[in-house]
Amino acid sequence: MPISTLPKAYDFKSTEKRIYAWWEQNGYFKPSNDPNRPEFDPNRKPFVISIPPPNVTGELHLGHAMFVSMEDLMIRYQRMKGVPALWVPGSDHAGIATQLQVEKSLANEGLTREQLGREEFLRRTWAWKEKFGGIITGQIRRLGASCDWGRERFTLDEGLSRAVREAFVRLYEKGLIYRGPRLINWSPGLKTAVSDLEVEYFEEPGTLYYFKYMLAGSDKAFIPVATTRPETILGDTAVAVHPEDARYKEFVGKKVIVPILGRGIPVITDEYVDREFGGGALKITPGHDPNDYAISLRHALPVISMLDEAARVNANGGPYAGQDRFTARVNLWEDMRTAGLVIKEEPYTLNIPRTQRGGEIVEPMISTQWFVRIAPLAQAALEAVRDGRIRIIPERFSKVYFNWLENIEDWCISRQLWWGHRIPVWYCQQCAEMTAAREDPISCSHCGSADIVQDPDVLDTWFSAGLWPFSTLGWPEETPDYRYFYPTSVMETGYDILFFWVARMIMFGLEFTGEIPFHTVYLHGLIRDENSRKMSKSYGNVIDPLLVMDELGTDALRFTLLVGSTPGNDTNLSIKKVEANRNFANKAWNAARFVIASLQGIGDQPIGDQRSGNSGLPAQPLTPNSYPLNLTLADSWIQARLRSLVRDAERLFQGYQPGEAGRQVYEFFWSEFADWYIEIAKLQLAEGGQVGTTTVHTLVHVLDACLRLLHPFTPFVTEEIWGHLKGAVTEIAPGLSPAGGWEEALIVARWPEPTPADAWETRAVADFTLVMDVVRAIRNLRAEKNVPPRRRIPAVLVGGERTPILRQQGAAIATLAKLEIDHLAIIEALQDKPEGHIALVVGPVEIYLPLAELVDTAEQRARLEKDLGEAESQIQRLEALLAGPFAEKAPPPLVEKEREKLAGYRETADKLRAQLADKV
RNA sequence: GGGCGGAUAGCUCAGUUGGUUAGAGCGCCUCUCUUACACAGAGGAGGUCGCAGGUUCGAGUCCUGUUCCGCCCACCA
Repeated sequence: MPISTLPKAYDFKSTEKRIYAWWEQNGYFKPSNDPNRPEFDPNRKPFVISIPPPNVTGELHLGHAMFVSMEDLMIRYQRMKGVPALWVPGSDHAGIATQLQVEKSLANEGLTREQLGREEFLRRTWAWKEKFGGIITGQIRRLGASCDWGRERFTLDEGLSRAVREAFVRLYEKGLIYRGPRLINWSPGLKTAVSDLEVEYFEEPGTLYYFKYMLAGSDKAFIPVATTRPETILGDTAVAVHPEDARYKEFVGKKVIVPILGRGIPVITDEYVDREFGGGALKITPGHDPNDYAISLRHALPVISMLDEAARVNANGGPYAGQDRFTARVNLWEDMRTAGLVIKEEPYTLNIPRTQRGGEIVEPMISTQWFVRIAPLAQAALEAVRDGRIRIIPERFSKVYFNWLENIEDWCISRQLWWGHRIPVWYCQQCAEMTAAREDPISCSHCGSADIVQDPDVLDTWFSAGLWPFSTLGWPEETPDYRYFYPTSVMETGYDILFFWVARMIMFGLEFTGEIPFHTVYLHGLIRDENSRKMSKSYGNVIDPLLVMDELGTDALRFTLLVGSTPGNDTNLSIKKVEANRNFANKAWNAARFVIASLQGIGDQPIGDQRSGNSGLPAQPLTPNSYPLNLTLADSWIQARLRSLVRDAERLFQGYQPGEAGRQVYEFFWSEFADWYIEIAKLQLAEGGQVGTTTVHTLVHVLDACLRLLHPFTPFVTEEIWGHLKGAVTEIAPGLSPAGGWEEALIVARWPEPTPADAWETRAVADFTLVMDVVRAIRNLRAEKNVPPRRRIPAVLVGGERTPILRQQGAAIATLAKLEIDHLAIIEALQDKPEGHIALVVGPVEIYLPLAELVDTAEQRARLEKDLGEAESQIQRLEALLAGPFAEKAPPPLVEKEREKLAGYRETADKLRAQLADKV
């Protein structure tokens, strides 16, 4: 047999690069990759995914690898089904993250953004984006992402910026955007407001400080108050006690004195106060605490801001003005101690709010910001999921989604940054009115004055991200893309940005386009290390997907991420798993080498009728229905298993369980096709003739189908193998081509069509399972008896009714079980039990192995008795089962199945008993 | 405080209309360099599916309670 055209080893590195470039060049990533179809075919419903845009200056991590793999899988599956599949790529300007990076690089030059000025800073940031913006998309390509790069977008590009303005102005005009002073989360390091979502809480050790709020005009009477942040005393405007707290009844309505500052503030009552906590009295700092702010509104208390934008004490802090908030805390407390106002300090665990980006402690502050009045939008978004127009997978996240939207607060959208979409509002210096405009105005829309200035702030990055599914398709223009591809189909992303992004896209989609932006939300889990710890640089447990791809191949990484992870559940990634999947790619490669080599073997040897110029193989592919006429049992079996696999895969893909589908294909390919079928195929090929011919056909057919099924998981190795297979078949045996011919490339090849189950499938599987069981039993015994692997042994198989099947597969059994083919007797019945044989019973089949020297009567007997015991206990179990209510209540086919099992066990038990009787 | 997830073989995890002998990979033990593949092949050990109840002819799978681990939301100073 000539050597395969495939190189002995699969070189994934060069292959991946070459194949990706080839796909892209040929336009396969475009939704209209079929030249016979119009670009916007109204008769076909497209499948569309908008990529979760990575940060433009980001670098690939496993989170990216996860979503790219999953989305690419979905897109490839749909594409192979003949659906116009569009995956829109792009990146996000990521306001804070990018600005921080640029500022960091400026700091290395000893510069600040203030020194540069806004214009120059933005110029530099764009330059930075040009320089590093391509890195992430290059890395996404390496993962095999079949995005339509011709439609790539960036949140700050012209079209998307127009969309942002349109959205802002529409909301403004509808009264859904307002500006005003509110208590917001302030990041003193970044010097910007951040939204509630951008604050994370950490439990940290701290101190609870107890002190005296002295009653005005008294040097004895005081209310004991506890606080974790003494510096905020400087901003207190009241002390609150519970209305029913007898201890402080007489203080209510009177004034107490703010320590050091000497201001008098009222003692009020509020249900909010917990009598059990601290001294049962609460100091009220409306300017720097959300709860206190709420109380101040109820009681019309004044609000004092006592910190500046860098969180230093301002003029309201008297002697502490200019001090950092933590310095002031220490100093004030010491001064209070000196003044005799300190009661005690005790250790206390604090819940510290920190900014997601900078990590410094967030300061609640009163600040004038822009907000989206979110309730009406949230209502619509809630309904879309409630009434099923949008389905969230896994479903349990619907509850999380509902809970968040039902309790949502107005969204603070302004950021005191420079990198982002500038708020399209101008303030008139003359009449003090403001104008929100789609186009930059040159004069005030109210008084006509040209003396107008634009709001200096930019919008939250998530504002533009919320428009992503439609802004990337051209909205607000009614472009052909927008008309044809919107609404999109699936939003696939991590559950960690359900609120940040998914909910906002739904709200904005419904508000601006009047439609749901996608019908399905598929949430994947987070990738953790093998000990289920979060991957982080400080732990040093970060796995770099690029290194993994270098080492083990992209396909291996993709397969690992896609298979064995469940939607919504975190996945622990271990390199061991990736290695195992690298081995799988290798397995596929080698199996393909065998198939192609066998094809060449056929080409060399005159098999059958050569007159048509090819190898005389049937012009039409054999249908599996021809079993058992044209196909051997092994052929029929593998075809039956394949058909069943295709059905399962289809069901699983449709049910958004592609991981399980991948696992099943893996199992089938390795442990059925490679381990059993290929081994038998070797024999059948040697036999030649019609059997050889159908064997090659089966090999080609099954391999081809597996490559198609695997392609969405492992696109590179399958495309490469498939190309070789196609080439070899076309050249050597064109008659073996799939019905309908070979497509141009696997990426655009047809997905295997599921077919209804036929009766012959069950029969083939049952029959071949018997063969496998016989082989296994003999192998097992050989191993147990330490029969040298090379040693072929004679055997007698007594098959009863199954004799024809065993005879047909005699050669296979002989080879796989290492039997002496010339001394393999397959007979229907045996007159006399042979002496000096080891006997085995496999269901209806008796096996005698004349290993006289290894026969140990006692051991033999023990084994037979053990087997009999097992069979009998099964018989007992099944008899009880079938005698009970099961027989009437369970579905008849199931009952029948159990009856058959029982019959099988009875047969086995009979044989075993006969064996035992004879052996005595 | 509210909600959610996990608990299945030594390890990491699959197991979705409940179907009766629970799977994989890795690791472990025994053998084999047999011309597709040692990134392999053959055989093997290993699990009363966290615990306690319940529903059902039948429960890893559904319900209730409970323990431990993790996450999300809320933020009692």
